[in-house]
Formats: sequence, C-alpha cells, structure tokens
Amino acid sequence: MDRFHVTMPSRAASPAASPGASSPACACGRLRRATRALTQLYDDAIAPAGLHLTQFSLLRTLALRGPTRITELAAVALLDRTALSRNLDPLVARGLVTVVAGKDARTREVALSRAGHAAIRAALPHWKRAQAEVVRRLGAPKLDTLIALLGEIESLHPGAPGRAA
Amino acid sequence: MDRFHVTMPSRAASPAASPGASSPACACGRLRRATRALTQLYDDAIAPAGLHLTQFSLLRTLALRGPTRITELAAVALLDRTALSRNLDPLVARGLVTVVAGKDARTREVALSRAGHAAIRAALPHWKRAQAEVVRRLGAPKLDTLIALLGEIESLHPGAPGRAA
DNA sequence: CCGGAAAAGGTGTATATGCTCGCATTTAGG
DNA sequence: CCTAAATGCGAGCATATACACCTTTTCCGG
Repeated sequence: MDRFHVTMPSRAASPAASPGASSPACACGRLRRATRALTQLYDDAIAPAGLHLTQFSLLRTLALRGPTRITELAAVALLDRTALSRNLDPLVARGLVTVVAGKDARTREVALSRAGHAAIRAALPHWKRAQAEVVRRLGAPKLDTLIALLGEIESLHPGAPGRAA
Repeated sequence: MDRFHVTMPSRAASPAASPGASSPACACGRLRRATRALTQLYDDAIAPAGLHLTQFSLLRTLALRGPTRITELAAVALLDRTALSRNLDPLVARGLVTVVAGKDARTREVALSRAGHAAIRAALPHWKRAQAEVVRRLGAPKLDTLIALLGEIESLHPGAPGRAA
C-alpha cells in the first residue's frame, strides 16, 4: 500500500506565481532551517559519546543549576513542560538523571546522577570540537553577534517577562 | 503508575560545580531555544488559519517552486527526506498538496492543490502580522543581520556545497 | 542483453515538541 | 475545618525530525 494516494499527473494547480510565494524571508522558517543544519553538525560531533545535542544541553543545564523542578527547568529552557518530561525519559532510562519527589508533594526534582556527570565529561570534548568548528568557520565576532540576537529572539517568546499576565 | 521511578531525596550527585557546566554558550543550544520561542510566536499567530508555521513554510516553498520531487524538496529545505515525507502527510490528508508519480517511476512529485493555494492566501495575513511584530520588536536592521548569519549557519550543514563528496 | 551500482522512496523506530484534559496537592477564604 | 482556586504533573494525541534498512527503478559497463 502506498503511503500517498498516487494519481497520474493531472496538474493539481498552476505552478508558482502564487500570492505569498515571494515576500521577504520568513524569520521563523529561516531560523528553523538553520537549526536543523546546526543540530546535524553538533549531533554528528557528539554522537560518539552516545548523546544528542538536546540531551547534552539538558544535562549541562542541570549541571549548572543543580536539582531543579520540572516546571522551573522547562521555563529556563523555554521548553514545554510536558515536552521536557518526555525528553527526560531516555535520560532517566539510562540513569543519567534522577527524578525525586520534592518537599511539596506536587513537585518532582530532576538532578544529574554520577553517570550523568560522567556523560557530560565524556561528551564535552566532542562538543568542544563542534563549537570550535563553528567558531573557525563563522568567526568569533559573528558568533557573538548571533548569540546576542538569539537572546533578543528568545525575549519574543509569548510569556516572556515584560508582558502583563 | 508513575512515569519515573521516584525515590526519596537522596542527593544523586553534588549540585553544580561540574565540569562543562559553564563554558561559553552552546551555539546550537541557543539556536534551538530561540527557535522554540519564535515558533511559538508564529504558530500562535497563524493558528487561526489552521496551519503550523512548518506547514505554512512547506506550502510556501511549493508555491515558489511548483511541483518538486521529494528528495529535491528535502534538499532545499535542509530537511531529512523521510522527515519531509511525513511532514507532508497531514497536508496530503487535508488535500492541500498532491503527490503524483513522476516520469521516472522512482520519483514522486509534490505540488500545491487549489486548496493549498487557498490555505496560503488565508494564512498570509496572519503570518504577516507575526513577521511584522518581529520587525517591530527587533528592528529591520537586526533582523537582516540575523537572516544573513542564519544563511552562514546553514552552510555549515554536513553535505553542504563546498565539501568533497 | 545481463548484472551490479546508483538513485528515489517508504517503513520501522526513536527522540523532540506542544496542546488538551484530567488528577493530586496545596493554599486561600470563610 | 471545608471548599474552591491555584499549582505541579502526567497521559493521550499529533506533528516534527532523523537514522537504519529494504524495495523498486534506472543506468552502465561488458
């Protein structure tokens, strides 16, 4: 069975020359496309360490902050709370992080395990290689500019500070 | 049943003060975080049109290029071929795009349907609002700088031109 | 014309993300 | 002390994204 209902060429609609086909570049589309590209580079680099860039990022955030509640960690990472929970699943399964009940019975605290710290140490050299390659190919000044701009983009997030609740 | 094996607070490992907890900002992590933030803004904006930003982007690319083969479209979007196929699924299901057999029996051509063109027209005003808000809050010069930098980031993609096969 | 390499796609599997809804706990009022 | 609102999470569902592996078609050399 075909995944798509394939029909014979019947010209679905006129090619190109559509409203909105042009217009200035979509900031979000460009950002997403660049993210896919860069994620590939980093994922390829740290693959030998058995981690994805996203996982490495989470682990590093935890290393930096220490035990953190789910919702708080999600807020820091600008990640949906439930998405974060699921992103933690494979890390919990591999014993890289632990999730323990907080004082408030409603909360859960996420923390790095020893294996988690070890995983960071193991992946760090690979991450540094990727980061260094970006610096080498893009140049430190441009990278600094990019990071700064990304910071401003982040502040556009619905629910970012500076917006009446 | 709990999703996680919750244990009582037992201090999994020493908080913070881990190697790699600091280091310069991860370019990829920052890019991904900003992407989540901006995608929210755009998704919220075009939601009334019943599209996600990713879907709108795909439709626009198709409008610009006319019927395109799967692999070619994936290359243009810097998207994995199989990921693209699956991203098309909901659009095909809703009749916004059609997938027809190409001359070469191995290929499939993706094209916008009339409904697809209509969907773009319907979403365009919403997208423009989002884009305008970004321009207003960030400023056109910074946005131009950002777009230019993203272009350079894209060229870091493994498999980008300028790399011996 | 044949056989194998190359090209185009699909499927299965796994992670990444976000929404809606429902459950449990805590806290604010009265 | 009891109840309603607020808070913190998880589960189900759907899309987004990539990798490994397999099938079908072409293409090419002999």
